[in-house]
Amino acid sequence: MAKDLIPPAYDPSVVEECRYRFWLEGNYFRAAGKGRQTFTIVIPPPNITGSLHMGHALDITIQDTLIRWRRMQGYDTLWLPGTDHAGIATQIRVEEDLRAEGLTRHQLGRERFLEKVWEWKEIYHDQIIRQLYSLGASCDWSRERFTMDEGCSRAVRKVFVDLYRAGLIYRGDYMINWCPRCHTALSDIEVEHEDKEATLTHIRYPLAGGGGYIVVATTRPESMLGDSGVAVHPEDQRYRDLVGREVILPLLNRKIPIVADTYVDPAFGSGAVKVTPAHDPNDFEIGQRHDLEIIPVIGEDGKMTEAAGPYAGLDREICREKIVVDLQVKGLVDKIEDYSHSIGHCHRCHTVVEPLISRQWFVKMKPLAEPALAAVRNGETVFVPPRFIHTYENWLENIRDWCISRQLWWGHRIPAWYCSCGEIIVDYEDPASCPACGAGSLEQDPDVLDTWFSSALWPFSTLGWPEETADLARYFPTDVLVTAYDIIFFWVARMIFMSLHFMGEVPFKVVYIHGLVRDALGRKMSKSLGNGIDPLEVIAEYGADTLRFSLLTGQAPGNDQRFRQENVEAARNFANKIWNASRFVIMNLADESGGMLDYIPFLPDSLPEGLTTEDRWILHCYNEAVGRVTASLEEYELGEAARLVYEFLWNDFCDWYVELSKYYLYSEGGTAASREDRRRTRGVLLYILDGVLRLLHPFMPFISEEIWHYLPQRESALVVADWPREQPGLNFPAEAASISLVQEAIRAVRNLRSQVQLPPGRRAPVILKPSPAVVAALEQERHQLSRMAFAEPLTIDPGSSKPRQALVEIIGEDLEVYLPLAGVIDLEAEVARLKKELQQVEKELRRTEGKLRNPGFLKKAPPEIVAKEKARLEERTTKRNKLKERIQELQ
RNA sequence: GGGCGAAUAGCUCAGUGGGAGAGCACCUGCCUUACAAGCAGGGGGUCGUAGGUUCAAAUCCUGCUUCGCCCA
Repeated sequence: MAKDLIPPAYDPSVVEECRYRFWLEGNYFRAAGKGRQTFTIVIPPPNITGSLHMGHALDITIQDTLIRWRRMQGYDTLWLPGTDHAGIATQIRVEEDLRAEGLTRHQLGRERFLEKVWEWKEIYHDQIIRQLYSLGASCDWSRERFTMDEGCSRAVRKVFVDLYRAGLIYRGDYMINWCPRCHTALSDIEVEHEDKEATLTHIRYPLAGGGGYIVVATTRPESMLGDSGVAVHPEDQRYRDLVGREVILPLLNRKIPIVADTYVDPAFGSGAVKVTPAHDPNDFEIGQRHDLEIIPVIGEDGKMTEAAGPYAGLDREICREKIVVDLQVKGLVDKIEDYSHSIGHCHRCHTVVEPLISRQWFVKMKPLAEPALAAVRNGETVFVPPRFIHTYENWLENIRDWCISRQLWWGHRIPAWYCSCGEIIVDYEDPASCPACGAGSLEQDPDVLDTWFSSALWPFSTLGWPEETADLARYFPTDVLVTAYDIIFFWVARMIFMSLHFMGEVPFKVVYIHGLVRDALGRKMSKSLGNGIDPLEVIAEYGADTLRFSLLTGQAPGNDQRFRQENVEAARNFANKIWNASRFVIMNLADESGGMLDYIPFLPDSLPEGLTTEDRWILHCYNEAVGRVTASLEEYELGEAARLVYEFLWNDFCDWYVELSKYYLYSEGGTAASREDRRRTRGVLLYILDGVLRLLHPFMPFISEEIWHYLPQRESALVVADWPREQPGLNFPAEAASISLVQEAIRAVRNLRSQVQLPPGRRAPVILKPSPAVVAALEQERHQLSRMAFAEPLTIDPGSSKPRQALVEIIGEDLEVYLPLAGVIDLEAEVARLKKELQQVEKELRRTEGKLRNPGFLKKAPPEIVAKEKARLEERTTKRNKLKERIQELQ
């Protein structure tokens, strides 16, 4: 039996695993490395810290959809997969594991610790790859990379040395962001600012030599211990005479100068600010300008240093409270007021960061940022949607040098060696001895590089750079980068400037930026809230196709979306619909023994004889869908493309064509004509199903591939089947208009029937009164009208008139539909219904009339719009008149 | 303080210059031989607000309100 060939319900859990293996075994994901035009995407490498979240699922789905679509179009596609070592994040996780065993990384030592991390990496890497399989990602696994593999590490080394030798990497003592918890420096963008309610403490600094005091305000009283000056605005009359004098720093009784600097805002607070060059980036700059002493009073552990005198060793928070008390005792606190300001937190562990002066490695950004700005402004890389260019520009225009050294163990070790003679050696190969003094005992910098330093090279390091490999020549620059907007600074911008500097061109032609996936309430999914939804759980319950489809249709380019159960269910229902529509087609292709009945293999360039109006109509709709889906994909409107497939498949194909086809499929009789009807209908059904599966494949790869293999005479695999093209030979506008009218007529009858609650299946007489222009079209579809509207007898006659007892529906100017129902009509209700409709028509009519009375409209609007409006006027006038007549007849 | 986004049906969201859409929810009737995860029919919105541009504005411009994000 045919029914045994195709299970009655779609079970994704069985199908998906098999199909993925089928694709892998068929080597379908592998880039050809030769021939046709290339289409390349490098994956944003997921961190090996854990598992993929819903944001990854969206990101992967978008990439896979693009890749599968281009692959079907015949491109030599390469989707290059890989993972990221994620320095801080991974190290934190492994250290947490160690702590559970009562160990620290220092107890273990660098080498043993790194072994542990590599073990961790293997475990989580495998988990992530399995998740990518589950999502259906069609990556070329033969080219998989890791940011710390040999090749990527070589690229990192070369970039570091080259930039160092070009003077674009330097080492020095500057203000950096220090995370006392992670014990490392951070770059500016790894600091998240959050508004906090705090207090502003106004402190009196007595003038040296007497004569009162200056009041300064601070949110961090403990930092006063490191003050080396007080600054005022040079034009501030209040302090003019004090510039050049000194104040006595309370508690420590140090004399510090009063300087004039335009950075000071005279309108803020007292107009005077304390200057702590060691612990505030702005103060640091003021200090530089006025040659103020740098006195670090807070250490890397967040505790006060020796320089803090009596406060040494105190935690910074505790010290703050103590300082305030001590100042109050001395009567030096002017006032304390509530104040809201933003405080920097570590992006990874959320500890409050400490601005510190520290010796670190930096990338000089200005020379790199400028070409990166120009490339995007010139359109060498296009942002989709374009509004994100502003974000990118804004950042690069105001960029500061990039602190790239991290006090971690997990990462690319900085290739710098120090000799006791003071020489610094930075080289492509590990040095054996000091080139300056010949000493053999060199010490390598203990620190590693910012993870994003290696990520910035990803689009070319993964293709083999610095070697001149065939892949690099063929697949670089890549075509699209798909990522979320929160990573534009971290990654997109850095890849662009690194690529411009080392490859001489942009790394990708398009950046497709999507939004975040939030929870059903619109909150960001996070571990701390516990509101994250595991994509694997959704896949286990509903299937990957369903998850993919709901993610794609839920998104508009660049916008956040909420992940809602209802949307997943809608997608699941769609999958089920596809499955069952396919079952219908396939069951009708099969004979009792499961073999295939004959059907007309359908070739659009040589259409078979005898296609019905229905056939031509569905071909027309399909062809239009092909064009629109393709156009949407080209515009990166993936959600729109997916919705178009949904609409065509469900509304046009299932709701109408499949129903219409039953007339031919189920027609009795063994005549040559009826056999031919069945053959022809099977041919069209199969052609459309085949085509729609192709359109569906990039979005729902598993179910489409699975069904495709039930179709007769299908070789190879859908994953590499040709993407359909729009064909002028499949345009049938006249047939489309005919079926459209038939649909309206059927809907009208059904509507009238439901007014009087006629149960479906119960036949009732129907009278159609068409205009002469459409008689033939309706006559031709008499059989379908009759079947779909349960119309018996069905009268189609331009000369007919409405029976006294009948419901009426007026369709445009070409058709009136009567449902004669002696005795069962509620006259009052019918009049009310028609009156409501009349009101509606009159409202529309007034609008149309208004437009056509407007000379400006007639003169300036395009002629086709005016013509449309005129046709509308006619149609509505006719309809109004008819409605009025019918209402009158009833009263 | 600067930048960006959102505001459309009860809910979640599409829709970018020419007749307001989808899914879910709701109401009515149906287990009709692909599918009740379904079928058929239906109700429901002066597209946040005030101006402006235009023959024509949900759509473009400006101000405002509310919410969110990024940067300083």
